[in-house]
Amino acid sequence: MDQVEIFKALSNKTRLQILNWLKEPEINFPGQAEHVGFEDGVCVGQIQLKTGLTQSTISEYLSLLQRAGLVQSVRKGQWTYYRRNEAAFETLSQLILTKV
Amino acid sequence: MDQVEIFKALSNKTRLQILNWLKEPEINFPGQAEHVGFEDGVCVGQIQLKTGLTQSTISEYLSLLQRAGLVQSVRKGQWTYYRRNEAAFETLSQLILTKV
DNA sequence: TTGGTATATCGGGAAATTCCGATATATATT
DNA sequence: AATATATATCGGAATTTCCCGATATACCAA
Repeated sequence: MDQVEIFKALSNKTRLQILNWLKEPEINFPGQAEHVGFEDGVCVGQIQLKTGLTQSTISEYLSLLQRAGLVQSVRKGQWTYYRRNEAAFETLSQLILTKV
Repeated sequence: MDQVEIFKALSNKTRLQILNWLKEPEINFPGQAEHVGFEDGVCVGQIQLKTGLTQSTISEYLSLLQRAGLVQSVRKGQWTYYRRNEAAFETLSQLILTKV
């Protein structure tokens, strides 16, 4: 867990926004087809739509968040679903109190 | 308290190092004259010496950390002493659990 | 006032980040 | 196979960050 990489990942308004939206996917991404559910998270396209930035940008932001360990992803068919890694935030919260 | 600014401030190895050193000034800055004490923190020159970077860089890093609210400073004579703002870290730790 | 020391600010080159459009890849459908 | 859709990757312009040397400012001492 590279502290600097984590803080860099969090140093962007759009990425913070995405992380926050992913706390309540059913509320923030009502557009995601009902039959899909939110167990695996939200697909890239839904997130992209909501940010208004381009698909390539959001795809890169999401994989950056994943490299930092803040989200996890699953590929299902042509979709990739991203969800928060809550454990990482708890670890980070503690890390700030003990190691920063 | 601007989240992005705080995370940017933490997105640098040297600045994280400085914050960590400031947790135990007496251990990490034995060079600071005894009669001065550490109540107000550590002066810029001591921090600069320990990092090996230039004076201007460290002066800027410290004021950046201060703008982010992570440290506080006092000017005493020709010296400026910097110390951690522990409350900011506690707030940040909580903020990660609730707002990120 | 003159000179010395500590810190802050300025200007800038190199590297990293932001975000884009174009293109490639993966999967599903027909 | 051909087509369509979702995502990933590539190349790059604009901006920001990193860190420097030079210079300015603040304070102290003689």
